[in-house]
Amino acid sequence: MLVALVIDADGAGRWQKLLDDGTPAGPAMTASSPAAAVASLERAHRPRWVWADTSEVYPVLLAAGVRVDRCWDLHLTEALLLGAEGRHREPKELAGALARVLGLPAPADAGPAKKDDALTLFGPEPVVLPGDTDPLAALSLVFRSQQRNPALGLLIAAESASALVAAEMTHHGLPWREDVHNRLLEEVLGPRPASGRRPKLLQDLADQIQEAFGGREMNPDAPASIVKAFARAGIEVPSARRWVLKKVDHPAVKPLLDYKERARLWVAHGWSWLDTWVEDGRFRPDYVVGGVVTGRWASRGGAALQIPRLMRQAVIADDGWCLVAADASQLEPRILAALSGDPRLTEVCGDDDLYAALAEDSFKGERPRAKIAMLSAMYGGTSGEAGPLLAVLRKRFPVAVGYVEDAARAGEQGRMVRTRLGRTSPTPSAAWQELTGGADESGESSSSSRQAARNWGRFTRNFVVQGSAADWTAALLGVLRTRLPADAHLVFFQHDEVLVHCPRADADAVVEAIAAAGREATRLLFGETSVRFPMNAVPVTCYADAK
DNA sequence: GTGACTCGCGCC
DNA sequence: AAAGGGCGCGAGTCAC
Repeated sequence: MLVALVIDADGAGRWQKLLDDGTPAGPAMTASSPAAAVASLERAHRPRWVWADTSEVYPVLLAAGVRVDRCWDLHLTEALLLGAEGRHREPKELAGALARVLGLPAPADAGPAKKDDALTLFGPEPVVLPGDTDPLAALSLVFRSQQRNPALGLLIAAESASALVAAEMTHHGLPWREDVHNRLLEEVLGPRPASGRRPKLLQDLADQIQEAFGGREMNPDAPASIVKAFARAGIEVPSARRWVLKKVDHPAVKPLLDYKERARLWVAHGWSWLDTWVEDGRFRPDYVVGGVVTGRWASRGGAALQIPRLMRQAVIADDGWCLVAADASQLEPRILAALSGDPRLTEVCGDDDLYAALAEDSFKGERPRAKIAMLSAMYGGTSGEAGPLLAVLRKRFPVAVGYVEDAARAGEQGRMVRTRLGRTSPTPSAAWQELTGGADESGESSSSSRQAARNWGRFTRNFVVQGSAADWTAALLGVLRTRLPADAHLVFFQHDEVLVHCPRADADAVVEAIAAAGREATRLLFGETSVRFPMNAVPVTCYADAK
């Protein structure tokens, strides 16, 4: 059963049953409390909820204690459909257009509203909605137009489920101990300084650095100032990057590298981060599903997907609870094996440590070289030893390497590529087309043209792997959220790892649910593949104790 | 003062 | 040793 739902500006809800094809199947109903209405329909029918934007609607329901099983997110779906049609649009433009069609408040960054508020629906057969179309009716019309590509059904379901997970994660929040975070900051930086002042330990280092440079004024926070200071000391450095400075022999280097490391924590995850992002023992970032072209999630606020390893010590389960930390080990090469069907790589995937097995197979047991070779194949690395290593890989795994090289060639020629579930790479910009479009009078393409082509090829090469890995994790999340014990909550997700917060007694059940979800994700994407996708899932009290 | 830009580094 | 994919974000810098 399908039910379309809008929550009006005054907080009232309206809903309407739809037939499978999206045609209204009953009268529009009104409810002063949408949450109560949703809860009751959910109990009775477990419908798939059709709504404009999960990130707008679902938090309202969650705040009222209501969870839903399934949804169809029109906004995310439209982006997927348009992409597959080669009609990628600016996401904010899409958000603005849909908001206007569906009567939602326009996002702040949506750009100017069109004077003419009659809107043409997207899709191959344009449907024009007058500006005064009732939003509930618009839901049904947009949903119907979105049945235009059945091949994307699984991707749409996974993306919509991801949106539910994201809202639930923000709702529950990641357990975060302010006292532990404060202790870590004091160890690294000294006591909290007055605002606008450097912490004591940083200031000490800054003084040492300046002294090493002969006492001349310089700012260790400004890369240009660092480069200039070394130049005055007779040392030319191309930049102030850590790996550049590491090679320099000068007394300022050691304190400078120490300064950079500590300052990074202060700036990115210091006291002001704590003040801003942690409340009542929970870190609640906004996750942005579909925020990355490849299908990975992005986040807004709090740099949620870049929590430094050190700070994971502050992520501690509540009393009597635990965190089950799980990650898919070496996900991307396994994805490549399954995508390409390379028999020898599939065999290598039989080992829990894929890189060790790869090293044994092809690199005289040298694991680091095996890893560089595989990463170069997936990322398009060219430098240093990547070339010869890649040649070895190509010889031993021609099917797998051929797969990514085909993707690279497609990109170089400006063609689109797709992930396993059908997410489509964007088409390169008009400027790119222009630049790579043709040869000059002498029949040669310019070096900048060739470079632009190669760059886009690296992007599409990686897109098929990274994006298909995102497909896999989206499927995993969608399955997992329906299989967790009632009190267990997904509280964190980062590309290929999840954290589940649950009562200790549920830990074993959660570990088993994660393993089962991994198997099911693999089956949904690849059917009966023999590629193994091992999940490490371990109950811990503190996130830092995982791995 | 604001906004766009670069740099550098955290995560996968 | 140091270069290949995807991000967010804050400081510094410079133009307006």
